[in-house]
Amino acid sequence: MEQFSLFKNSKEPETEQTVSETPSNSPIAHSPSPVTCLSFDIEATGRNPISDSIVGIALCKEKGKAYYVPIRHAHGTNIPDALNILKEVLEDESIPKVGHNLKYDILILRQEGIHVKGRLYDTMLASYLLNPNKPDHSLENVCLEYLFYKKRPFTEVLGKRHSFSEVPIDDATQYAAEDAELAMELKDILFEKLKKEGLEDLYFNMEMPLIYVLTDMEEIGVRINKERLEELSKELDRELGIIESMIYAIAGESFNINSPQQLQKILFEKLGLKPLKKTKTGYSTGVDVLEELSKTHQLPAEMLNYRTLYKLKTTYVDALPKLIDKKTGRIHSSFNQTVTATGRLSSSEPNLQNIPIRGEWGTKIREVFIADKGCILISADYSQIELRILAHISGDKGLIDAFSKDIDIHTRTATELFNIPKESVTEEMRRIAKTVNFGVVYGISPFGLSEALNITPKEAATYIEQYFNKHDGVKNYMDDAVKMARENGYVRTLMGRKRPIPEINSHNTNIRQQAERLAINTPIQGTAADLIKIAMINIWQRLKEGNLKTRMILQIHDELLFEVPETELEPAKKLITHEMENALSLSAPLKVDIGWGKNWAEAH
DNA sequence: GCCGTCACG
DNA sequence: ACGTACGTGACGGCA
Repeated sequence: MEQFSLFKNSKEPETEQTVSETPSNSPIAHSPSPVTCLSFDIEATGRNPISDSIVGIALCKEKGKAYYVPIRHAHGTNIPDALNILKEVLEDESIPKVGHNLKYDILILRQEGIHVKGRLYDTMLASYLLNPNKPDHSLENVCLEYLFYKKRPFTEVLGKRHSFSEVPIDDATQYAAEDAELAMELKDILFEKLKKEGLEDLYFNMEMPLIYVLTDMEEIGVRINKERLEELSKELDRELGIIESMIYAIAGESFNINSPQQLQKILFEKLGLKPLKKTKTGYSTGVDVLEELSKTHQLPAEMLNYRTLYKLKTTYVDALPKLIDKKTGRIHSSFNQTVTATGRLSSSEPNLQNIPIRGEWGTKIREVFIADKGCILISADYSQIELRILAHISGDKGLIDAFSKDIDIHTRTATELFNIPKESVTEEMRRIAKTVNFGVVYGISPFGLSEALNITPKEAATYIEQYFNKHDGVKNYMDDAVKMARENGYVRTLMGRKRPIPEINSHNTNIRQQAERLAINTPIQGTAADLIKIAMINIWQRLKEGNLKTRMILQIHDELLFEVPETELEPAKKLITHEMENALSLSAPLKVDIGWGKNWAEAH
């Protein structure tokens, strides 16, 4: 799979270029050889690929001919040796595999000891690359859009039955075989469109290989200290009980603390506190408001405390143990590849990309994520990845200079904003500069910055003006990104990933300005997403080639977490750092911070 | 099923 | 006059 190296050092960075018009900075290696493809679709008992078992497999080699192979139907003829026969075909590296959401099928097959190999054509991922704004890339929807065909929905075939295995064999065959055939039909149509849009490089060399990386991550999962979570739950119970009675005492009555509606009545009617912000449905009781009100009253202060602990208890401490898989004893999150508009992954059931990190409870919860016996966790995260990417795509001299010298970027920005030497930068100034740097990446506006810093929009505008004075490259990038979006109706990342921005010419100022911020932010956030995907594929490949036992287990946007045998610690650290820092060659160097320990808190 | 809220990058 | 920072997922309340 040498094509992955194409992403590496493929071309000298073009500092003049702002938003890449041409889709990619790497040449197309070769179109895949049109060997006979096999389209397949797995029918299984449920929705959880790690534990569910297979019911049947649909196969299609050419349009008009599709088959259904019943494996474990409740009634009728099953074909006992089918899996063994199919294993050979599915594991044949020379036969490309076509399917819709292949990660799911591959995971189910792993349960049966079948390790799918070979080139992949996933029609769901094709649909995603063609338009990542779409909320639904189900086979139903993709068929509707590209084949103008309304598929019979799965729920209708299932009826009131509990499992696909109970569906009468004729119905099951009809349904399953059609799925396999539709994927085969979609493959050619979508591939042509990908080519036309300049997306086939991303498709074949990034999203398809990533499927194998993500299936491994999902299959391996992460180990959790269940007993410790149960202790933490009791501890939180006690604390919450105390705070709860305190809140009732201060309020002078008991009410449902978790109801924002009831809290509003207490705060703004009974206690007569000033409502500071509105929501669609009433007065806001969010963090910003409660923090402000805390200055004058004890109730909002206690509410903040309560909300923090309640959130941690319900969303993490109590939820995680329920998701430990009975077979593996570990937690197997889903890494979703077709959700975000920017190209990032998302994680669900559970979301392991938003595990708490801040505060004492953040540490306590991260300590629960532990390495297996004889193993260590390695955490490797990109330092300032988005600002480094901004430096590259904008070609801003000041930013590139700062990163080339590995200068603390927020302190550097503070010296520029306040016109002072770095020795004079205070904590407060650095905090402001940090917020400005974040704002720049988001498509800064005086109002947004003023909200974030709790200052007036006028003061915020002064900071922004001062920032652009020192960074005209960044200013030019922003103007170009918006211009590009207006002319084309979309923006692209450095690797050519597309995101349509249909609202860019809206007559509604708010909508249009929001679209402009997307045009600015998406190439940055999206390029960071592309970059870490390249690193993941290369690391996965090298671990495999080197027969290492080190396993990638989580991706958190700019961080990768690995479970590493103690004996592999040194080589793994070296390999990971090298592949992450050299995933792409940018005009601002990439920097990776690496840490390790027995649990995630220690590793970070 | 939507809303507000809040955990993360 | 309005109302905005970018990207997610999960929880409880409420209609």
